[in-house]
Amino acid sequence: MSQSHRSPCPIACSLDLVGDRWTLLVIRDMMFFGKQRFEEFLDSPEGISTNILANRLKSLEEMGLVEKQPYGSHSRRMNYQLTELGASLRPVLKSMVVWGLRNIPDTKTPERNQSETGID
Amino acid sequence: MSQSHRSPCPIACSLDLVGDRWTLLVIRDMMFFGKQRFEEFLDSPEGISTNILANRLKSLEEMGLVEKQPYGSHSRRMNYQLTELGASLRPVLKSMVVWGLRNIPDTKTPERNQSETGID
DNA sequence: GAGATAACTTGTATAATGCAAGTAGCCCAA
DNA sequence: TTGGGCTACTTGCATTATACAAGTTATCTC
Repeated sequence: MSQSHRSPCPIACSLDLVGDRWTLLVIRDMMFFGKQRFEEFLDSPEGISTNILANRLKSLEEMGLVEKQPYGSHSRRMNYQLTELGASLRPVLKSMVVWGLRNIPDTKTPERNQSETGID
Repeated sequence: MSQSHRSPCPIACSLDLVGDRWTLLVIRDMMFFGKQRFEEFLDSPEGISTNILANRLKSLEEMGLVEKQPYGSHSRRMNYQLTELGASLRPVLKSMVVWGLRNIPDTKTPERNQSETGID
C-alpha cells in the first residue's frame, strides 16, 4: 500500500493503485459476481488477456487488496478473494455503477445480481 | 459519449471513458479547485505533461464532460469548464477521496478546500 | 503413463506515456 | 511596426504498457 505516489492527494493516490482499465474490473468480478479463479476472470465479457490478468492479480495481492490461496489439493488451482481493504472499495464501484447507468446509453447490470449484491 | 465499449457493464463503460491515471485528475482540478486554464492544470503537483494534458482535454471535450471557450479577447487564452455531465461525476470523485483518506497513509486534502468545495 | 485441468509465461507487434524542445496566434509597449 | 511576452499547444523520440497468440508447467485422474 506504499507504492510510489505522485502527490498526497487521495484521488491521485487511489488512481496510482487502481487507475487503469482493468484492475477495477477484476475487483468487480470478485465483489459482485463472486469470482475467485483465474479462468473465471478470463470469462468476463471484456476479454482480459492472460498476461494482463496475471499481472493485475499479482499487484492486487502486493497492494493488499486481494488474497491468494491454494484451493485444497485441487491441482494447481488457486483461490483469489478480496481482503477487507479490497471490499472497502465497494462505494467507489457502486458510484461508478450509478453514474454509468444514468449517463452512458445501453449500459446495464445483470438482473440476477441487482438484489443479491446490493449493486443498486 | 458513444465511444467503443468493451461490454454493457456500467463500470467497464465508465472506465472506458475515465479509466486512466490522468483524466480524473483534470476533472478534480476543475471540480474542487476551480481551475479553468491549461497552465493551471500544469501546476498541479502530479506534473502532467503538456501533450498528455492537451490530449485529455480534447477527449474530455469530445465526450461532453468538459466545455472549451475562448476567454474574452485575451490572446489565445481558453477556458475549460465542466459540463453538467462532468459535474455529475462528483460522487465518484468523492468516494475516491473518502477511500483514499481512510486507507492510504499520508494522503490529505488541502485545508482551505474542505469546507468550500464539499470535498469532505 | 496419457490426458485433462488450471495457471500462468513468453514473444512479438502495436499503442500509450513521459520528457524536452519547439511552434503559433494574439496583445501591448516602444 | 516590431519585438517581446503570454498562452496553448505540437512534435520527436525514448521508454513503458497493452494486446494477441502460443507455449509451458504442475498436479490430478484414469
